[in-house]
Amino acid sequence: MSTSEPPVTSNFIRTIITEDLASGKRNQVITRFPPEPNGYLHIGHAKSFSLNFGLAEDFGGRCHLRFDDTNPVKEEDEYVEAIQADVRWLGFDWGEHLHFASDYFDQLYLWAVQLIKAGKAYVDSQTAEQMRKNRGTLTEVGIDSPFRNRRIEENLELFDKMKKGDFPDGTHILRAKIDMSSPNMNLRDPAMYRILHAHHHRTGDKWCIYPMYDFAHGQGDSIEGVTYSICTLEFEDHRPLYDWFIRELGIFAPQQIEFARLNLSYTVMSKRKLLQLVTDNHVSGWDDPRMPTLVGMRRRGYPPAAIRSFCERIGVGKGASWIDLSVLEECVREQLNKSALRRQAVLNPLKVTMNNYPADKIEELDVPNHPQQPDLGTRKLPFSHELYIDRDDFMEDPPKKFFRLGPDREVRLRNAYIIKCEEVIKDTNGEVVELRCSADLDTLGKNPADGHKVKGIIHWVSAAQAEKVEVRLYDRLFNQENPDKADNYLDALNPESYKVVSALVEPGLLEATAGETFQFERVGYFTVDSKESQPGKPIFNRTVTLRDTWAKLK
RNA sequence: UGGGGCGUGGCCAAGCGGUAAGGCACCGGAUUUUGAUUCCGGCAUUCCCAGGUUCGAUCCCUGGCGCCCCAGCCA
Repeated sequence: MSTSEPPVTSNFIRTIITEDLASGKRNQVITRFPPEPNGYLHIGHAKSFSLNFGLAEDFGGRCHLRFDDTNPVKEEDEYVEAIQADVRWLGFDWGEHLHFASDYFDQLYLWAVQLIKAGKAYVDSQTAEQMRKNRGTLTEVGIDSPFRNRRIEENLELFDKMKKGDFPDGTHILRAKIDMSSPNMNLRDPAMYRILHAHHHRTGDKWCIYPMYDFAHGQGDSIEGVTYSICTLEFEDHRPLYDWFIRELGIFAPQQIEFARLNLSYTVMSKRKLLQLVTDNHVSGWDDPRMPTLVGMRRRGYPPAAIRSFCERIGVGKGASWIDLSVLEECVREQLNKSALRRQAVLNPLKVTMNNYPADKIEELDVPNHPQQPDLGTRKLPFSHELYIDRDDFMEDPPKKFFRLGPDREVRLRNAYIIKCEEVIKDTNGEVVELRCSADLDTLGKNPADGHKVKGIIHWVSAAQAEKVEVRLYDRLFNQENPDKADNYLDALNPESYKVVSALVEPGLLEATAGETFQFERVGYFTVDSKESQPGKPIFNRTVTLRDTWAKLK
């Protein structure tokens, strides 16, 4: 153990695996990530597949990527491509093990027939409505279907006709014969196959009956030799059923283990809601930088390492937990701080004129790309008598703790001189439109000769050389910690989650290319939008702000 | 009120009978031409509550209380 990697904190799944390996119950670790291709992956999925791939990696096993495509009416190819790209983006590799539940449709059909022959499954011809009624409630047992005791031959014949397409959707269904009085609703003769005359993205029109999740998932795991089938808590009640099918079929038995799904404050995670945000145009698409989707985060500028680190940090448990968004943001800053080149950009410009600096002089200052990493080199930054600073860095009547610019106050221009504000120019409305300052020309790269301290440092840009670019300021999509707490989660939408400003940036930034991330000093991290930027005309997305203790003081 | 789970500091989370890891947040202080970063230091006599077993319990037992999930021909 000579690596500098932080120690991985253990979790209950790791403990189970370690024990199984030690006792000989298992001799290898095979996991799988089983997304349904009916939407884009979000940060919650990242927690799941980081866990699955991470476990496989740590125990020298492997992790499969298997699409759970048993419901043709909701699934599309567009999503299977995107999902693979997302998983790869995070750096995981399933090798040869790309699978689809639909790869097993033939086998599943045979197994269904096997169960019918064993008297463990039957064709029910009740309507969905009748089935629902007869299922009982949480406190009342269910009632056997009048079709429950059909002869095996009849079941076989009916199921065959279902397969052939002789019946319309919804007229018959294959159910497992278990126990209508079970306190576990999942065991009250669960559906195995339904009739769906729908085109499947992979099997086309070959089938008009499709297996239910419960009759496909465990078997897929079994076929692939998955040893640990890790899923979320809501499937805990399905485990007895998962085990029942495996046992009745007499096939290899994987172990299902459930963990708590991720809840992130100020965001929603349900696919239904994310889809609605997209279709109702509350966001610009699945890859809107405000979306908790992986494509959204990528476009926002979140490095994959930040997401992995986040998944590592939050741990794995069985209690419903809420992680604060700030934890994710902190992971993003942690990564970006190390590598992002520093630049100067003014988002809300206020003109500053230097009284004592020659109007025709332009200095090319050498400034570091990263103060802590000299290896990252330096760049030239033009300085002249006319600059722009951020309006937030000037106050006409500053409070005691404000150590930026104000009338008669001194401040250091980042990477340049110390200046003093000598005159405040206002327009007819009384708004400050310009500051006249004097520069101490003997303070470039050094402190004032008389030794007095200047605490404030502000960023700036030289007026003549500055370039105007579009900057998109993104903030949390929702105002409330838990948007679901609102009557309608859409009411919790943050109207200020997206603002566009025209910023003035140092000239070199025009050459920035899609996906590049910079730190605009004292402001935040910004990434060149990969979708709408043009060559020589970058659009910057605010990835995350810098921590701002002054903002907290205010 | 049937069944399945969960309850460790503000938020996560280790611990699995031997006297409360770690991260984030927070509070101090140092360094700093980013009020950033970095660096030091602080931060649960206590593990939902009440009993019990034990020399000793967050860990075992009993009883409460609280929270989450389940009645799709979705996954």
